[in-house]
Amino acid sequence: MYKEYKGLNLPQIDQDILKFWEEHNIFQQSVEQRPAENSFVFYEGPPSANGKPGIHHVMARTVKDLFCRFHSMKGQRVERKGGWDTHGLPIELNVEKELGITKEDIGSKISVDEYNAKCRETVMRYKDMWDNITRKMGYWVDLDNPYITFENNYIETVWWLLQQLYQKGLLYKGFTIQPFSPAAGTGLSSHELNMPGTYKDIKDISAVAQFKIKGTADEYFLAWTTTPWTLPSNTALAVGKDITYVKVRAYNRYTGQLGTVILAKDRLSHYFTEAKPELQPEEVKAGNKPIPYLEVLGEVKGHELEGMEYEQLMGYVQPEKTAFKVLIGDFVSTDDGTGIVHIAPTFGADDFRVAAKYGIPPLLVKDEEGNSGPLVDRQGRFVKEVTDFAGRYVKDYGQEEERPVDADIVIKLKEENKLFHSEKYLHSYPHCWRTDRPVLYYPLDSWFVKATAAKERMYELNKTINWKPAATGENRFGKWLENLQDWNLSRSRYWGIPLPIWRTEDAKSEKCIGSVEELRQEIEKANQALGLQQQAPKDLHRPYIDEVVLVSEDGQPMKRETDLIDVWFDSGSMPYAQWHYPFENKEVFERKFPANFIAEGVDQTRGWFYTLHAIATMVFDSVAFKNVVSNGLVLDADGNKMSKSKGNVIDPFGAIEQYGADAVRWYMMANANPWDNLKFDLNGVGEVQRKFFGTLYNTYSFFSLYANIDQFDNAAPQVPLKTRPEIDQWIISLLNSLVKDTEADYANYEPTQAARKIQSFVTDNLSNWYVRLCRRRFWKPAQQQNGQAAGMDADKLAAYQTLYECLLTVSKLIAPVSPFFADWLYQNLNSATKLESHASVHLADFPSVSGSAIDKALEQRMDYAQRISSLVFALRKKEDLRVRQPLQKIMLPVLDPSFRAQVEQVSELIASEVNVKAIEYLDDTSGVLKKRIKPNFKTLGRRLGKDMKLAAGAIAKFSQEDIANLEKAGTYTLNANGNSYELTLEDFEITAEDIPGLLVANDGPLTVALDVTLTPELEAEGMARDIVNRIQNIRKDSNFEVTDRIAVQLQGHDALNSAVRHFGDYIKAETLANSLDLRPEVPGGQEIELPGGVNVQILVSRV
RNA sequence: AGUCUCGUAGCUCAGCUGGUUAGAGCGCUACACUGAUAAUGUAGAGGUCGGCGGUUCAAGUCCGCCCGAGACUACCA
Repeated sequence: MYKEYKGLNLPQIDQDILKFWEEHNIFQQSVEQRPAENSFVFYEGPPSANGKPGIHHVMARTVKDLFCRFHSMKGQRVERKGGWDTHGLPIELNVEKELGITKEDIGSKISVDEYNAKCRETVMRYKDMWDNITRKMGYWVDLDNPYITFENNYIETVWWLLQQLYQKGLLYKGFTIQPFSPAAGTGLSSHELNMPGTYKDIKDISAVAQFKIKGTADEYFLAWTTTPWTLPSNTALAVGKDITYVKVRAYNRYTGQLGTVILAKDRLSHYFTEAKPELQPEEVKAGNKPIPYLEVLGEVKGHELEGMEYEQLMGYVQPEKTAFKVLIGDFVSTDDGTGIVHIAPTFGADDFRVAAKYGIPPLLVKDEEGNSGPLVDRQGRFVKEVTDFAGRYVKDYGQEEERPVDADIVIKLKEENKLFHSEKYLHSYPHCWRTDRPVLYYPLDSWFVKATAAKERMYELNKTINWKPAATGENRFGKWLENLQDWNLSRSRYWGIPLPIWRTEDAKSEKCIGSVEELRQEIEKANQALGLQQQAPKDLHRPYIDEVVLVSEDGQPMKRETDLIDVWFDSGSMPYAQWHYPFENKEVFERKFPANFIAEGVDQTRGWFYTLHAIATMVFDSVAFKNVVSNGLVLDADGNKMSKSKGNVIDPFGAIEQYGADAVRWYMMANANPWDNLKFDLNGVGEVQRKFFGTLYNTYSFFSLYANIDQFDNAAPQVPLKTRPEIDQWIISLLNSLVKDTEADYANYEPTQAARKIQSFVTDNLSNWYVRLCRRRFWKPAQQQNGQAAGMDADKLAAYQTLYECLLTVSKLIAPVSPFFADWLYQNLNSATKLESHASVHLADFPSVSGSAIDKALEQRMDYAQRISSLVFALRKKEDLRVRQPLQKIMLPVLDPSFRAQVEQVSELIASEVNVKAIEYLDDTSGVLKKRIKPNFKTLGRRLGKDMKLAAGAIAKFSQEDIANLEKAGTYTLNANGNSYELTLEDFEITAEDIPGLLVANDGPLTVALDVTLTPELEAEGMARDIVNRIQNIRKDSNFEVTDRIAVQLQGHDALNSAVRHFGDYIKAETLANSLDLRPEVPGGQEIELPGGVNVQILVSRV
């Protein structure tokens, strides 16, 4: 027996199937039943259980899950090891918020030990919630043996990787310019800089300084800055290679001295008004306004300036090497300023980079301890070497002073004839989110991975990766690789993987530790050399690891570099660290590297995708993954980003509980490509539930209802396909085409294509055409057997077998996307027939295509049938002729013999669908067809070129006679613009447009005419059908069983007597009536309404 | 600011290597159907394919610029 249900309840199905999976270890079986040699390797990007799961996680995990399930069904072993990302700033911030502390308090109010313990505890806070959503959404991942990034084994592998990089010379210490908050005394991450409210508009004093060119009397470069306090640190100027500069003879507005200044031509009008050869110095004393100049002496391109030297602007500190040169910088623009950029390598990231490229040194001073530092200390004050301004804060840190230091610098420059111009300047400037004070870009010591060394290799390897969508890989990721910078690994934090590098005080020797065992040995060495009693810490985190002192070859103590590493390195290490490679699981790792498939959000392009790729390239000279799907964002129904503050966050649990996991999953996959942003609309989920799952459910209920009555168990031999009715062959052909397409789509990581094709098959073809047209095949013979399921003729058997096959196959096709409903459907079917031995659809194989079942000609003629039927319905509608009223015939113009052959094979089907007695074909010779001609633009366009327009006009004017002549001759000579062209029939599209005197409808090349003449015979039959319909309604209203026999008494009437006389047997057969009696009166009957305003009494009773 | 993605009906999306009346589903309106019925059919309303310019006989489709949404990177003299 097939199980029958009262209604579709997807959430209930979720629960039942979930229970079944768990009780029978279906997930485990689905993995283990496949051979390990045939692995499909998937890497799970670790989520952080520190935040709650959102609806976007359901999206990302649906993508992951469905391809894993697909490859499982394709016979591959797909192990999915889960993982947890446990380090990182968000966790630290969370802890600090809860404890009400800041970073400065760590070490004083709370020990590092306690702090880290708290982090460790917080990190799994929402693990239960994550486990729960994982389970409820049907995401199959092994959460029993996850990798966890804070575990020692994980850390040890990361250390090993770092040591590999170190040994290849890819790890170095340097300094870079990073956002730094002097008020808080800490560097800031870009994450912290992106917090709301950090950028504020502030007014600063901007200055255009005059840099005197070496060896000239009075020639200057003009460079603009909004941070005059960086001028003492200037060591270079940058110009744009292709920018045109002008040399301008002008007076200095403050000193009245004559000089030649150089600035970008485009910026001339910003600082100067007009040329005045007779200009006097008094005329330029005005404040901030542009001033006139004497003359332009000449023009010069940026690249001609390259390498020129100038005199230091403010000589407090001298550089170590040659400096004060003009460089080419690609970032130089003429949008504002002078087109010449002042370079202070210690206080700007661009500055630092371009200076390093040219070997220009930064300006540094040594403090008491001999450490080098910039001219501004970590509190944000000038160092003592900057004598005039020593000890003064460079930005507003709450100090009280007469004037900001910028103003005093400007005054000093003014006095020395080094200032060209100065004004207040409003711009947005980042502030520390914790102290609200301005951030400085400040040189900080950091450890770097020399990613630039592997840039080309990464680029090459990337080309072998299949990205979905391709553009993300080629453009977004490719561009990123092209402009790659070295990877800053250092983080001055507490909760993360410690950098395993120990150094002597003088930094002359250092060691990079690659394993716990190595650490032990080094500790032993140090204990001996230094007389210590240390042991390797049980926990590799801070603070324990910080206490470890190692010893250098020459006996010096070595201390650990206090930095932690970027958490992105944690996750990028996951292919190796999840197996604790190379310390354990060597074979496992080798089998599982690289991944066949990974998937995460696009935001991971430069995150996880990059770190996986970088580490794999640098350490293993390999890709880390071969296929990657980067999915888009999940937005709310209005296209806004979901955020807690907007209150538009969709609760994934609620959505799944209300609509069922499958409806949510299916909606997400079918609605838009995963890589496009998804506007998540719960109404859309409801629609999927109703339309797709509802239809599929209805189809199954229909099947189960009659299959149970007929006790169809699919045990009888399959009726050979070729002997089944045309429509069976057709749906099986479509089904096989669908299997083929779906498989290709899944294999190509195109879930949306697959889902849409399946959906269209189920709703349009299977349900709305096949089942609708075949309904009676399922119940009609059963009636003839007096309600007994005694037997099954070949036609009926074929119908059951066909529908069964379709449903079973569909259950497998949808299994990757909607695992619950698929399993429900599969089990309902298979547990009744027991034809397959699998307990679950997820243990079954993906259906294979029977190529011989695919018949494209058949698919085409059924398409004709559907479209012709649709045209006839439209005509009936226009003439107000109900479908139950049989009509004599339809007529089809035939211009193409193969069309006729095709339609003839489905003519019966069309006739019964649209209720006509015959189909006639009107061929050309009938002479009644009115034709329509169009040029074939594709063939003609290329040949005719410019004459195409004329030709199209001429062809449009063809008369019926012209068309006839053309068809007879087969060629046509077209003259246009003095050119002559020989055209053949290929160059035209001729269709039948009209049949004069008949009711006609068109759909593209298809034309249908309907004969609407009614004979008394036809009217009687129409009436009979209406009577059947009314009786059926009464049966249904009276809740009779579909197999109940009845007796009918009908009140006589002129309009229906003939119908009963001629079609009485038909009416009885259709309605399972043992008798149909015409009576003058029907006492106790009910009134029914028949066409033509005929109201009569009828009595239907069960016998 | 740069790079990338996207912009087609009220909504969600198709639209193949450019080819001549731009499609579907949902929603809306009307009618029909009723042995799948929270389904179905037919018809109607609804589009200057974000804007401007270019290439071409022909542009939703190719190119340039602009506008808008989003992501990432950077935050600047």
